[in-house]
Amino acid sequence: MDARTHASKIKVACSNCNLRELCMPVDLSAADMTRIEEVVSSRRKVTRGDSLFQNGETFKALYAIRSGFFKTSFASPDGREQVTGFQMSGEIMGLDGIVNERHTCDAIALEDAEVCVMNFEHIETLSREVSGLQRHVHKIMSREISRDHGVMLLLGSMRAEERLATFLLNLAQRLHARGFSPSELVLRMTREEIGSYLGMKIETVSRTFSKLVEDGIVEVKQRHVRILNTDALKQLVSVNS
Amino acid sequence: MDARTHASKIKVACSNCNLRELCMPVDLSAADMTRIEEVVSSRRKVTRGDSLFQNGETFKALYAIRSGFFKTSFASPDGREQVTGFQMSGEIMGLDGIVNERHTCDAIALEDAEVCVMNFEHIETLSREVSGLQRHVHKIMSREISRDHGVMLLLGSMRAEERLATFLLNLAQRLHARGFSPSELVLRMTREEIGSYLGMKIETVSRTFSKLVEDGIVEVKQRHVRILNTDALKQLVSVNS
DNA sequence: CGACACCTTGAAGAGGTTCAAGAAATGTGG
DNA sequence: CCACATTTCTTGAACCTCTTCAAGGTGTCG
Repeated sequence: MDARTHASKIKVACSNCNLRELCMPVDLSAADMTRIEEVVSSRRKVTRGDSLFQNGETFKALYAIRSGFFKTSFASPDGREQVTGFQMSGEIMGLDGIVNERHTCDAIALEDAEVCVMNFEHIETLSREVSGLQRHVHKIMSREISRDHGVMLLLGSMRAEERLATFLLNLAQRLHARGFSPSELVLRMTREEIGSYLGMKIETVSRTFSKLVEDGIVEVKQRHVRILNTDALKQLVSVNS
Repeated sequence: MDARTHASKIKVACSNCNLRELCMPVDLSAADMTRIEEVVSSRRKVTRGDSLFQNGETFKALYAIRSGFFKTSFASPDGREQVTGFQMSGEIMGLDGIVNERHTCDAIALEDAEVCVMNFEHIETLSREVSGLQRHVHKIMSREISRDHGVMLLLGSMRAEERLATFLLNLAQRLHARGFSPSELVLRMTREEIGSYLGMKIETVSRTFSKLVEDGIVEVKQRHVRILNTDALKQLVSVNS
């Protein structure tokens, strides 16, 4: 069954959404706010394991995550796969599809999720009129570029332990920004997906977790991770080799 | 001496620029074209080794390369450095600076260069009126995101030989698109910069070049590289391990 | 409860790094 | 324009990190 069948026209109210400051411009007049709500044409539920969009599909919309957790992954012609990111509530997906009007990666829900569908033509039309929205779209894209550069740094110059530490700190920080504990996290992805994202094999991911546990830096029970010593994690990253 | 002193107000004519189809939207009316030319407020020359902009500088403009060759590099707080890309004529730099109104990377000229300075406020104003420009800006940013995902794939899952092959094919293809030979290239960057970009040490870069030479795939004389067997290079990339 | 996916750990091996030295090219000052 | 200093590049040898291969453990879901 196509996940699209879950799509539904709804009366949305970004102004009431508690994710507003995460995915919307902040300083808007009430009038502009109302107009921007028009952009969110519908919501769509995606069941765990299903894709929100796939490589090759026609690009029509950006998606803001209301709830749930996604991975985006990018495949080379010869079947290699790279997880390019993990996305959580308030984050925007689909930006890569604009250039060729086709999505170039897959977005898979790692837990049941709901997204706001934002028709891109509509975004463009409206951001010609509401400069706050225009600026916001530019910033979102620019932020994605900066984020990717950070991942390139990680992949290009860090060793396994530093990569995993960076990853955990980043997840914790994002969860914290959403009101969750800054030290207690539940990984939504498998070790293999973490490995793909961090450029290491599943066994290395597992061993590196074990090492962090041995060193008393984190506690790990399956996908439940508790950070015992944030400073030690930070030091792992900053004291390069 | 600050390279900025080289800046000059000029009457530009994108419509006559032979790089037009590389950095400008294609299907514009003559009237719109004229308006877009207003965006290019000045040109700026950058001497080899100098920076066009640096991490931390206030972001004001995007830059289109008219001539010359750049690298962009990104440094972590602890001094690690990652080359995030090499840019040539017709390509746009500075997109990462939009989100925080500060540049987050350094752009260094690897040979004497000249860029068109495009004030970003001006771009935003104009792209609210000329939808072709708006769409173009979106596409440029989206392309950068897609490109970065490709680099992540390279860094995350390829071995040294595959990385170098991918790098050479990509350079050759971009140079070819600019009217140069698809098989003869002059590297503007050092082995170290290539290594930083590809996530490998300078010695590995050198050895990998030597291997490609041994195998009769390329000819290397310092920074002059001739691709003798493009298919073999492509196969190195696609026949993963 | 059994099948399946996911995770961990050990041992051997390979690819890449590090250290070291020298060669080649490039730049600089007299 | 040459001599010298400096940067860049190459190659060898030892080492180390991560991968590969293999096996067994743990958790989950019908």
